[in-house]
Amino acid sequence: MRLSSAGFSPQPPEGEKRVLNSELWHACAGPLVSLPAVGSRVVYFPQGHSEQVAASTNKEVDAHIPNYPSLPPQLICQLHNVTMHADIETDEVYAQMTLQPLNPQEQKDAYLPAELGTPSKQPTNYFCKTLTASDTSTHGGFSVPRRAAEKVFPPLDFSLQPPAQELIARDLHDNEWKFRHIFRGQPKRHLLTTGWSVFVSAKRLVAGDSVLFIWNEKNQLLLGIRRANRPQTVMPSSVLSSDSMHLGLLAAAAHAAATNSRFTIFYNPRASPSEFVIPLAKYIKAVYHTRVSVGMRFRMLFETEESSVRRELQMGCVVKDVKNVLLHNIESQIERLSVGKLQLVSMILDSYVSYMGTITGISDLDPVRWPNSHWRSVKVGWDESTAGDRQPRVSLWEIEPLTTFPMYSSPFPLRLKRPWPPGLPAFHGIKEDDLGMN
Amino acid sequence: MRLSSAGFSPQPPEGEKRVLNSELWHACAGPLVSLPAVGSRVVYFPQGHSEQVAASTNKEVDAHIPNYPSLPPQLICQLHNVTMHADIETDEVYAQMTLQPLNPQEQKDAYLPAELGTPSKQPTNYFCKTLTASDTSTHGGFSVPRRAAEKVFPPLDFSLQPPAQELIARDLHDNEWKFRHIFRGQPKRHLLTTGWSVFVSAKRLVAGDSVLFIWNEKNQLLLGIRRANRPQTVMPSSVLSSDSMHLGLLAAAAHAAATNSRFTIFYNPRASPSEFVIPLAKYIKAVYHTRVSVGMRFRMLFETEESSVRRELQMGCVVKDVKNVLLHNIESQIERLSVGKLQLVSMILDSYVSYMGTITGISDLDPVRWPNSHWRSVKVGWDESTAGDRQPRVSLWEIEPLTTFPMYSSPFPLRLKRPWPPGLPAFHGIKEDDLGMN
DNA sequence: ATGTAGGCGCTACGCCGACAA
DNA sequence: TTGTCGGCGTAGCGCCTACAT
Repeated sequence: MRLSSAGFSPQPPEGEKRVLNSELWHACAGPLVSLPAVGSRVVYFPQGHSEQVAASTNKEVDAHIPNYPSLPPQLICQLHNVTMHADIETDEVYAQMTLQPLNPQEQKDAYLPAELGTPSKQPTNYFCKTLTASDTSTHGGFSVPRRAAEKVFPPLDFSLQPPAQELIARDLHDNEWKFRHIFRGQPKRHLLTTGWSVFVSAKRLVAGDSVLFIWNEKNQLLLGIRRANRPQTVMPSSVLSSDSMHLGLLAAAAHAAATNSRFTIFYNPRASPSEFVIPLAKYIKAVYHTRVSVGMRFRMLFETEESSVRRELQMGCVVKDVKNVLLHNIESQIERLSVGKLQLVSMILDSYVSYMGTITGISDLDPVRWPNSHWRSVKVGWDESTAGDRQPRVSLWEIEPLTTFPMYSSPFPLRLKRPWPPGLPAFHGIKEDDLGMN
Repeated sequence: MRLSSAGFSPQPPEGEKRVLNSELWHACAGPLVSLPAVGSRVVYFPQGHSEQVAASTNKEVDAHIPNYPSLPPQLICQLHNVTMHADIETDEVYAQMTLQPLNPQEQKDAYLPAELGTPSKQPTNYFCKTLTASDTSTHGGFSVPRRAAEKVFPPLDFSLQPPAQELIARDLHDNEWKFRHIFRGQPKRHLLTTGWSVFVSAKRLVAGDSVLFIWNEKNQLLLGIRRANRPQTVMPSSVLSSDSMHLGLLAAAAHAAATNSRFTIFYNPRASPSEFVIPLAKYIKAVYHTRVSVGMRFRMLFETEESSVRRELQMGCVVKDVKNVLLHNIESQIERLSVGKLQLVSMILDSYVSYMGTITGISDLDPVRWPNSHWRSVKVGWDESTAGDRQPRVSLWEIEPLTTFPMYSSPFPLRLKRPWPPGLPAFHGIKEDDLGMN
């Protein structure tokens, strides 16, 4: 066979009983992705679910798809179950969630208490590198960033010349991959050589994709991939029309809503434009406890692509932001690692970038099909001209208004020791009443 | 990059406006697959459609999927449009059909006239070979069966030593592939060498898969693949649950039936256990004009897998059969080619095998969800013990009862010159009132 | 007639520093 | 610190025939 399967021990795919490591899943999903806690109450948006299908099939929802008047634009649900999976073909991570719409009485109750969810397990001791052309070329191996190798790879025996060892890493499907890890060259550097190229070709990695290494609790090295945002990764839909898919999720939600019975959805964070299962508390806070109006300034988090970040930094017009989950990350990492706060904060900051914009309108995204929906009800204009491909509409819970004053002061006095770059808006305090979201 | 793309000229996938060659599509779909004629009336079976999803997602339809009482088990439809496609990733062929349920009055009319469909264009001048281990190994090229090369490849210039030429073939996506075609060795043979291996690796072909070459009307060489029946080709459904998919097709059909509006379905002949869009005439004939009863013997066509055929032939218990469309094939080929009838018939026969069995019962497959459905209403027992994986239930239009006498004599007196193998049931006449069905 | 294997030339895979950036 | 390149040794790709079935 052409594609060598050396180092690849096939697993029975049917079973899939093995539970995917949660931290590996989150690492592959990306830093901004969070899953609501099992047992908590969430809000489900058929529109957002539909957008995931549209983005995957690369086809907009057709006009002749019937309306579901009985299906409200948002469904308050009990989240019964969440399981993490990875696509057999692509290693894309996705989550399966079992939702149960609340009955009318429960829905009323839902607005009363502030629900405390548990923050999702964000990985702590891992590293993620975006592959360069050299990394994916057949000419050589993989250049390991120095700090990453020292942080997550087992220490080398430096009495050897050159120092080297065999690394065994398990991917999302529990297949083993073996790599030769060597420390050589002038100046000295960490490299993965033998075994690397078969991995690259088997996973069909290209420059721009990312790989990440992480330890599990059983002291095993895990290995995940995060593919670059392809222009469009067309899903093979040779078996069901995209229209039927749209209808399918609507019908499933409508039936569940009508009977208050459970239904199942798949959330693919890399394929979906936005999260469409939101913690109830986050939704309530954004919709009922935050005042927004046209003309208001806001900011919103995005995942980093190195290139754009550097460019923006040079232009001096990007605000880095720390919020919500990051606090959890920082605290836990500071406890575990003996690294300086500032260094750690800057490490984490490197994964995010926030863009600023102005609210230009508040209206229904689809007044016919989904009147009075909060999904993408906010029309926005982005500051950067480079943000041409950003969504012109966002949902309230995705943005952070800037003109409202912080209601509480931060419990975690984050102060940068170096001066705040001139021309940037001042950091405003981090709210502590985040209600446990994320 | 690891996978060389030499000989691969990328096409814009978004457009997909180019129309797929019909004969190539049918060649890839296999000899038993036929598409109803555009404009004709057909019967659509939600159950069969559901089976296609189940087979693709490798997941049975869940019990908690709601019923669609308003959706009958079969829908008589006008077939407005049929387009042929091929999966970008796998080259799997599939068809997109636009159906419109007939209103009640039209439904009644439908049972009156016998509708004459046009037989689908089955390829005539082509060849198909199942790849051997040598064909797919990196050690060498592709061994072209002699008759195939002489029939479909351009004639070689035998003044050259050795005779050789460059073949250019276009795949289902109109990508060009170049192969060196050479006639050498002792004894002499046709081989594809340079260019073959990149094709094998790009298409990820393995031993057991088939390739086929065919000419289009513009005198271009076309190239398709037919993958072996993998144990299960799990569809990447990281974006929509199989439950939602089942619901989706039901909802689409129910909505279309309720409003007599058009809907769209995908038919993937290699993934679907059975055809679920049947020419109306074929349905009517099988259901209303054929008497079947428990204990009756029947036979049914299947596609050939060489190995099983050889084994069965040795056991002397297989009946090869010619029926319906085959007549069309034979006649057109005899006109075009100057090959003897017997030779041609035996060539075509090699693509089919029919298994025999006994009807053991007639009942609803799913009495709760789909009462009074003709879908797989016939419970059968197969003669061969090797047919353990065959469906225990079939539909009336899939089988050919043997105890009924032929209603008409054959217009095409097919007589084998060699004696009919002893122990085999006698050939019965071929019916001419096939109403254009395939 | 055609699947497989041995022989063997040569491409390109992949391991190594040397350089910048 | 790390991306890319020139260098090179060699595994294995791929073209040929021989042989068996």
